[in-house]
Amino acid sequence: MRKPASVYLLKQPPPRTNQVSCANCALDHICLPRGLSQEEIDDISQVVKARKVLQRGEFLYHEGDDFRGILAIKSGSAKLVASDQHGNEHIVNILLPGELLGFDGLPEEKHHCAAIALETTSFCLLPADNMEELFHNVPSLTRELFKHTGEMMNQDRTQLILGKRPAEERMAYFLMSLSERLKRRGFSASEFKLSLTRQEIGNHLGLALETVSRLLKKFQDEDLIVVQNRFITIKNLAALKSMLDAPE
Amino acid sequence: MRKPASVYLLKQPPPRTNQVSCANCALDHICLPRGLSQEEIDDISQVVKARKVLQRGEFLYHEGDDFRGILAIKSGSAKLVASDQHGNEHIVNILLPGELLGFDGLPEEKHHCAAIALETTSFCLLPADNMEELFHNVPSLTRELFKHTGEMMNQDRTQLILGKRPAEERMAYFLMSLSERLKRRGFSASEFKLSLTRQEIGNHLGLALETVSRLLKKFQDEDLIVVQNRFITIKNLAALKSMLDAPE
DNA sequence: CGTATTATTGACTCCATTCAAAGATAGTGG
DNA sequence: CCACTATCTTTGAATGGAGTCAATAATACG
Repeated sequence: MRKPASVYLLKQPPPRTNQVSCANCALDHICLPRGLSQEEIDDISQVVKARKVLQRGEFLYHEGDDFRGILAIKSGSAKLVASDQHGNEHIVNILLPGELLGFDGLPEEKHHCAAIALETTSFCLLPADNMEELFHNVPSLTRELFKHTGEMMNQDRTQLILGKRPAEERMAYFLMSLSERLKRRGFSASEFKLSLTRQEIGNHLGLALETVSRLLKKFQDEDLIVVQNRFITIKNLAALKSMLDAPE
Repeated sequence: MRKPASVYLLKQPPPRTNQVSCANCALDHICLPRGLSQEEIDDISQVVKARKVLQRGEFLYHEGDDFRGILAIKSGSAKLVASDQHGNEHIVNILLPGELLGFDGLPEEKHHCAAIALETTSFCLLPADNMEELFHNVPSLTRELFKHTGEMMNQDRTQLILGKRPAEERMAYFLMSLSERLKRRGFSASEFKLSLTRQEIGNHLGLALETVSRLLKKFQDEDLIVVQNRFITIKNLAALKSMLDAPE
């Protein structure tokens, strides 16, 4: 019979500094603990560390940094930025509370992207030096980690497909998907502040910043949203959604 | 001390039908066995099954199929096809020998994409019902699987970034990357047959098939390649590469 | 050999970009 | 608190890259 994982994990008393408990975290249905038993959550809580709070523009990690583990956004938000051979930067993903990041560091033990806070943001760390032990001792965590990576791959592919669609559709998808993701995390689905500039939204969607501005105006004129600088109010989510599955 | 993994894995004598040996496979430096010890390779060989050979157009799996494990291309090639809400299909990836696929089925236990043979193709299967045991018994396989998924995510992101670049650059990248991937697998880097139609290349790169045709012509006129229907000869790989990091 | 599929090539069109200039917002220090 | 500055946003006009439409040519296949 398997002993409690904590017996394997804890060769010494757990450090109390930076300690967080996944068990008490409000994001337990989204983040790492998702799908784990109470006992397993207690096990991973022993190794998960909380890190200090960052301000907008500060890095969670830089491109080229040594991979130190999987991170989870605790509050705030971050952008994942990859740079190409031309020296341009591309926002490949936006991370919200409860979402995991850092997988880009797995293949080469060095991070392939940079992760940058979009606002005041805190995050947790599942350290890489404990991960092989965790694979062995908490196989259900391994399964969940694979599920998370599978989800992110599917997200990236949605983004890839979206890139072939017209500008209006990309914008509609961006607003709709942000609304739904925020809702899932207990925020308002209909009113939120964009933590991105027009420039950043454009970068993420592959559009010029002027196009972003024009489309937001257009959606407002069509009574789908209200735009007040970076504050968005969704007035007609159904109409936004219907843009995405219109029959060509 | 850990017992040999085979003791855990084999509750009954290994079935001899469909048996393959990863140890003797020429793709061991690319595929699942990559980074594993001889003993570990023997362990996974016990559970990996070979499947029957498929002809062009046949499915490795359909969208919506139950997830049954991670597949590996043994010979030939395949396309990964996702369909959007408009009913259009998108070729999100091309798989060459030694490459793993099926991760799109992890999050929901159902496949999110379809995988279709592009030519006569054979593949192996690491069955999902053995995977949790493998996580526990062969943690290094788990580590390697995560590395593979990380690689695929980074590939998808390269594709995502490429989608914002002009048509010429996408085409150059496609040819260059295909050449390098084939070389790594022991095929000629300078002469190969595209197993995709112009339509399919266009779909994959987000271009009209006419644009693909025009660009291949253009590259030929510039003495970078020779095109004979689906046979490509690369004459100037360096020039193709230089398109990708030109200073805007 | 004949038919279906795939590929080439040209002309025209349009969506989104680029360029340009003015306007709004937020943050800073006097 | 207000002025000042840097950054961000809006809006207009012109341009261009790639798509669409259309017709012909080549290739593969039964």
